[in-house]
Amino acid sequence: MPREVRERQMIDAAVRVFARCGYSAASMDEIAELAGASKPLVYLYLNSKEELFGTCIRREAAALLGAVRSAVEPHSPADRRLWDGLRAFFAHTAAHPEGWAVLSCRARTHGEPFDRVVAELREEIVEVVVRLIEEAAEAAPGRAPLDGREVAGLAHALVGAAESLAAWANGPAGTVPSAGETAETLMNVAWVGLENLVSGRRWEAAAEAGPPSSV
Amino acid sequence: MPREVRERQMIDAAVRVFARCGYSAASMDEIAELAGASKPLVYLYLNSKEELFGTCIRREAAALLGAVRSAVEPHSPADRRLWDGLRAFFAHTAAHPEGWAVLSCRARTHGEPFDRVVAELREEIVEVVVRLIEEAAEAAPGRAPLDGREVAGLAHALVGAAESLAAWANGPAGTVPSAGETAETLMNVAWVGLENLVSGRRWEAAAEAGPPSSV
Amino acid sequence: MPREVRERQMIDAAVRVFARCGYSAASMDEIAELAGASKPLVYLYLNSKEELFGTCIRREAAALLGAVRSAVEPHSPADRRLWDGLRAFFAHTAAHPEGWAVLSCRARTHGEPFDRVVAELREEIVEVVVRLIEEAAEAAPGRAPLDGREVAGLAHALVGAAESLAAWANGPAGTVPSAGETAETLMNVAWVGLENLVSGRRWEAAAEAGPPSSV
Amino acid sequence: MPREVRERQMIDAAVRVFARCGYSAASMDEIAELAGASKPLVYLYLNSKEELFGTCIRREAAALLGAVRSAVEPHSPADRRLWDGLRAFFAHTAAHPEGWAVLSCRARTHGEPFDRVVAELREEIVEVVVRLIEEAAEAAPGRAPLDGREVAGLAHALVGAAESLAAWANGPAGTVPSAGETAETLMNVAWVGLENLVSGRRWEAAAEAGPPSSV
DNA sequence: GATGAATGAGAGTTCATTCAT
DNA sequence: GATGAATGAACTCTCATTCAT
Repeated sequence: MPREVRERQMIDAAVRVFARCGYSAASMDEIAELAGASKPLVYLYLNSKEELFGTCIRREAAALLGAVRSAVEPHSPADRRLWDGLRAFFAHTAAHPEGWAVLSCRARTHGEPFDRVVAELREEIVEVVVRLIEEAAEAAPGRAPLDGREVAGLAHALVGAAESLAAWANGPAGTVPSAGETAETLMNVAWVGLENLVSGRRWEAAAEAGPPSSV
Repeated sequence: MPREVRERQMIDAAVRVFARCGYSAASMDEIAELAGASKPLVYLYLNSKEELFGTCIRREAAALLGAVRSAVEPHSPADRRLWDGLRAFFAHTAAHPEGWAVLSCRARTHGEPFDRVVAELREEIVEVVVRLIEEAAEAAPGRAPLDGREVAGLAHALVGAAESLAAWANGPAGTVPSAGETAETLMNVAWVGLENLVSGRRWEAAAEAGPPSSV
Repeated sequence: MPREVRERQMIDAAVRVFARCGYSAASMDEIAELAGASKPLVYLYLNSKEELFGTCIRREAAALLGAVRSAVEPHSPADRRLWDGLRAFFAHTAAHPEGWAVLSCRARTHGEPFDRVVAELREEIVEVVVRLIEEAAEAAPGRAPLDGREVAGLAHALVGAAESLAAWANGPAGTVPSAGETAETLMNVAWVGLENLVSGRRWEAAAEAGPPSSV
Repeated sequence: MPREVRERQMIDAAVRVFARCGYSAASMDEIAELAGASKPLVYLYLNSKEELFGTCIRREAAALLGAVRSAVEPHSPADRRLWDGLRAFFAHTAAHPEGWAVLSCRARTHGEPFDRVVAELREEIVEVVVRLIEEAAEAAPGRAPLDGREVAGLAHALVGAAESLAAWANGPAGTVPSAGETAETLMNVAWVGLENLVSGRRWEAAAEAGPPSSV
């Protein structure tokens, strides 16, 4: 059996096991067995548990990013791009729940080099969203200037909402909404909220709210 | 030294270590040492690693829920309750980053009984948000009926956004916004978006979009 | 069983196994079994294979050096001191063949930190011998000046001869000479040779020997 | 590439690796790579690690013995033969430090069949020296009869001294004496000592020494 | 109530060795 | 003749856990 095929089988198996157990609790024995190969072969091809984990993360991150990117047409209007991206994101995470589990949770559990890969992936996505928001703001009729930090916060909120919805949508079968529905739900609250925001409509803490400084 | 004090020291230490390393990579040796007690004593009081982990999760979940609940006055208007709750949530996670790390990430890494505790905490919060949304919808002048599943989706999105912002706000110091700012950012987009939503304003996919069959 | 006792048993066992197999071929399992303890206990007390090996070497080196030192009276004449030292050396190596095997052969097999310990022990002994030779030269009636490098060479030769005799004397039982005999043999050739040397009598390569430069 | 050439390359590589790491720590992977051949080929030609090690030892032993033998002319006088043999020994060990390392140290580390090969080499050399000593004794003017066991001891001492000097002479460059110098140093003390010995001059333990019972 | 002493089980990793081609 | 692919066995080391005191 050619090396490349074997290697992919191993990485597939590793993603499955890492998704189920997390990094430390995953055992190389189990991965090797699931891959249908012996442990020494896994080490020959993938070198070490740590490196194997890194390979898994990078592969899944690239796959997710690729799926989102190829779903977005660069010349569409901002809302359409967000919509397409969200739909692709929900579709991909639903289709590859194990990969998504590794990225969204397992990878953050095992300090430094992997944190970073996932954090970079996240930042990349956040920046895309930031640009979308800025573009939407420019195109908006109103002229309320948006604070840079607030935009970053909005982007993080949007990404977090998407992640949360992905987890929810992958939940116990039966009530799972489709990728399209999920994307629509998010678009409805986020995009409409955004439009209002850039046109200056904001929520104001009631007078009696008291200074937030105390918290 | 009375048992309760010792026990709390142990749980404190355990939360710290679990937050730093995750469940499997945490070592009882380290926990015992950090707690300033001998290992047999830890076992005498807390029985096993698994049970200790469960105790940590439940304690931190109760603390977070308690903080949020006691910040919300039941008779305030819906928006005010959301605002207060969010502020308390961000303040508590910022003040107890290790507890939050255990809840938000570590606990999801170690299957079944712990998943469940965290999932239950999450559901509890989501349901609170669901009720807030429904209440807001009823109070709204428009009368667009909200689908139950959509409301659930919105609530999940809001909770996810809050979690994401909590992580962001606990990030590398320097650019970290305060709990108040973070809460405001989220309120601005979410509440305003919600108001529009319940009054019937929705985002519509452009006509020519058509669902790409492959996604 | 108190820790110190156990620890000594472990080191005893380790010396035995290292002497028989060398560093790499020795197995911690075997050492633990021979010591009558479980492997984790060995690690708890001695930390690692490498550290355990180092501990063995240092203990055996100190024992040998101590035996030789306490046999030599500092105010005896030079020849008497050499004689006493040699006898103690042969007696100790004969009484502790495993310790001597570790020092003389196994330790040189496992790069750097251990090479060094043994090399230092050897240098220490060589320097003692160097001083003996110099003292003997000063006391000698003749006045042939000894070259420093030649003295070092002589000392190394003497130490090597002693090592070789120790190995020989520990050989297959039956023909083994006693420590006293062995020491006497060496004294006879070395000390008498030395006396002649310092009084100027040297061996001269026959005329037809040709220049050593060609080799 | 003809088999013999390949085979020699492999043995060369093996000697290098064995010299550096010792038997157990040497890896067949490394040997194969250094030889520029694939591992199965090494096994095809040399059968196993153990056999390969034996082949290395025998080759190096034969080379050393050959170098010494061909340097000695059978009809020279005894001192000249010793001198020539020593010079050749030091020259060869200096020119082939890796071969000498394998013989002098690595081979003794891996029990039985290899011990024996090296021990036989040593015995062969010792016997040559024994004959030289006996011949010298016969030719000597004095008539002190030499004990057989003492002669064997002397020979072992001489060989050990030579080995020790070889190691010393191969030490850190800068102070290393040439083969000729090293040989001369040894001749000076050994031959002159021998001459005295056979003519009856012996070192006598001082009267008051008395054998310490404990040693 | 508290601990020093001890371990069974299992982790990641490496190695000498062999086929099928 | 030569090799890419593959493995059983063994190694060092760690951990959760339990007694005897």
